[in-house]
Amino acid sequence: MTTLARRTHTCGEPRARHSGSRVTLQGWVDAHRDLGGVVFMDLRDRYGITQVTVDHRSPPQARQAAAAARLEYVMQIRGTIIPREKPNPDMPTGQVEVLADSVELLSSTLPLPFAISDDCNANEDTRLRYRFLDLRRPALQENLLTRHKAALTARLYLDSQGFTEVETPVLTRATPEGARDYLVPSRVHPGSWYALPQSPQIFKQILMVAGADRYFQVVKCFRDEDLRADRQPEFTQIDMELSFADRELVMEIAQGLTTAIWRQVLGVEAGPFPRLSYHQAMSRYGCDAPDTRFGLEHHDLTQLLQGTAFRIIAGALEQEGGICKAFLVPGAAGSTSRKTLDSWTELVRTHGLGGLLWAKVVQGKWTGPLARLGQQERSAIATSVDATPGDLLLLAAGPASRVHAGLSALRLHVARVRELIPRDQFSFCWITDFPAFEFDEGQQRWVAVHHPFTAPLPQHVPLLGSGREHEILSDAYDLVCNGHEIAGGSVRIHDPQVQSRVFHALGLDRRQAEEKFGFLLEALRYGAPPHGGIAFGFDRCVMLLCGTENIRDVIAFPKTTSAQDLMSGAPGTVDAAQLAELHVTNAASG
RNA sequence: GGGGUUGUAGUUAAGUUGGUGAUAACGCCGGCCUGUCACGCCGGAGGCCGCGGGUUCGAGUCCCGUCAACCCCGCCA
Repeated sequence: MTTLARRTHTCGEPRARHSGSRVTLQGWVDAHRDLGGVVFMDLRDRYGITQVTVDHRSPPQARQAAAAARLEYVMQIRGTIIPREKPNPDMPTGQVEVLADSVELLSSTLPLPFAISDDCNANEDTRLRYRFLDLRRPALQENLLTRHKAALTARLYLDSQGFTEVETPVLTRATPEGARDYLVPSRVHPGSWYALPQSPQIFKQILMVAGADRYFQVVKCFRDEDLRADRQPEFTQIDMELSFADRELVMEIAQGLTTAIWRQVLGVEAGPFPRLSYHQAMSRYGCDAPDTRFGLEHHDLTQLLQGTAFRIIAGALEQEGGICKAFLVPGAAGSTSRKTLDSWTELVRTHGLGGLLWAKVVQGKWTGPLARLGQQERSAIATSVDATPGDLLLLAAGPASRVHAGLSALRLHVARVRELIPRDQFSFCWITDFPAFEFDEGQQRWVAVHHPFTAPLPQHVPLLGSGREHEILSDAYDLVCNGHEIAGGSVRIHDPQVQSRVFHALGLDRRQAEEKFGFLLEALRYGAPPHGGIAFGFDRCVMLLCGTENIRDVIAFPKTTSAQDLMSGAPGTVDAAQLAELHVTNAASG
């Protein structure tokens, strides 16, 4: 029977200076090389790997146990650290090895479904099914550690700035607007439901009314929407709210937090944090979360091409809200094949554009579809986008939203395939002054772009109810890094009158507003301090810090794109009795 | 809800215009091996070719449907 000993060192610790020390190590067998008379075992824990040697100097029992060991068995080794006959410069512990005098099996394993190795490329569903094995891989261990360091730094920084971490309810009530809610039936109140929070928005505002002054929380949020590479149904925010704060103060704190995290986790100085208005971002990049690590900026050619004889463009511009924009890929004329251009056309089509127009700028003339433009138009465009021979011009015309969506996706794609994106660089920017409302064609009403508690810019408050809602800008701000929105926030409405007018603009009458948000409206009537806040998408921040494009790499137990946990089997069925107790019947057939 | 990619041994992959026995590497099992670090050598076991239909004398291969994972659009205040 093996007796569990206390380890003296981790598997990452042994160095030449430990030579001669008696040690006890515990860990997983990472490699097993049985040469007959000598067995080498690499023992791994999350701190590193140390080579264990078992040969004629070891007692028979140890030699037997070492020979019987297999990959991923859990072993307890006692022995002496000695310098290696042949050091391995590729291992941090490679100067030494442990000459074992005791080799004990703590736990064996079933045959492994895949190799525990960073270059293992087993299918993701297999790895998610056996997440406990996948997480043993050093790369994922490292990601969890990075996540921990980032969260710890956030707590320490925010504490140093006078913030208090306050927990808000997970069982709360459904609110209209926003994402689909995850619902939890009430046992005690038949027919009533809790909702899991999409964010602690209302509670943190009420905490401001309650005098918390500076609140933060590392908090799970839940949204029942379809998933993406950077989206999970439950995700974590670093959520914060400040009383007596204007946007400058919130942005200052957010920059301070970002700087602290990047410095502490990566040793990198974050910043600068330039600012772009939403309008500027759309006009230069076609999206509100631009990757500013590279150029390929968009140019608006709508005015320039008014009245063009080029039928496709003229047709697009005649439509209400039709625009024409283009960007230049320097030096790409010669190296971009027709096939590539066809694939780029397909890409913009997925964003609703009819197609992509292009021209290769060669000495003195253009080739490609846009060569049919008039001479004057060509030279005006060339001047506008600063085209020089050898460049490739990519142009789209159509409804503004589609042109922006298509060309911003294309800008990113072209930058990737042409390797224009610098590695290991973080490019931050603030996007400010978002439109407060957008018209939802489906619902035939205005909806909040941010959320309904976002303050309009003070000078735009009078426009509420004027029929000019589309002109209202909000006092909101997003922090963007490398094309990812990593934080978003706003100054909030603290005047119940203004809040009521916003609800009215959103088509919620007094009764509906009171029913859905009455508790916030009521709180605002009892001495609400001016306040504002911001929430960081923590998982996305950690993705950036870890250098991964996949949110599942930074979450210990993530879900698939169909919101299943392949390890636990969630979601699962429940007993009829359990449903009955909750006053719920199952409408799903089969 | 829509589009795309993928699915063959425990794992990763090969498998040609449909044509004899479904192949390799790693892992697993057995044997040998005293300085390996991707140890090496010899031998062995292991298959619902995702699932269901169809075409065909014959399907891993062609067609239809379906399921799952991933990526994208819609959606995500």
